[in-house]
Amino acid sequence: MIIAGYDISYSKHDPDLAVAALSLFNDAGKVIEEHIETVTPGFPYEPGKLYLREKIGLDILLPRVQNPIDVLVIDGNGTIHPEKFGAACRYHQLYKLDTIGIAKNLLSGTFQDLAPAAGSKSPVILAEEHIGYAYRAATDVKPIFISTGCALTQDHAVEIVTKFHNGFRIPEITRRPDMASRERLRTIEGPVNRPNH
DNA sequence: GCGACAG
DNA sequence: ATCTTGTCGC
Repeated sequence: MIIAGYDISYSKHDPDLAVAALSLFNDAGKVIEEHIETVTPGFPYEPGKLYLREKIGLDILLPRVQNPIDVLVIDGNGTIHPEKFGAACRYHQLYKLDTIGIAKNLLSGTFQDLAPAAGSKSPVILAEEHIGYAYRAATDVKPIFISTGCALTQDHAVEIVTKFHNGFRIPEITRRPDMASRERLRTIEGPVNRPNH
């Protein structure tokens, strides 16, 4: 079972510069492939249209993948969305892959407080429907929000993310591509000029 | 109808 | 998302 994590980092200085990263992990939790590329957003971020802004990177990186991806995990939401159709659901249709969304902020719905222990979770409800989970990936950190990209069950989505615990708030599946893209962006934006002392 | 809205 | 060094705490 190969799980892929995707994320993209944006330049503050150049609105047309961003770096996308796609990291593939195997069952042992090891990175077996990692693809990084600079991309051009082309338009600003618009609430509700996150999938459009981040899809450019997937269009470029997915074709480079050598191993078959079983599940794609992205930054953002799946069913935790006003119309229960966030970016992860969009990608599920576009790329015909099972997907999962992990968001750092709640976009839609409500949830009850959850225990402070790592692994605790609480259902996110919207109009009586269970659209995802508020999930604590590490002890005493703020929860993240996990939802399916419309193919997997909410519980299966959480079960998969759980395998990527790393002691931080953000599970490794998404943290890895996040850091990789950020680091690449740093290098291409040039060495930081340190103040003269 | 209006406003709010993941990154 | 990004802006930002040191600093407080385990």
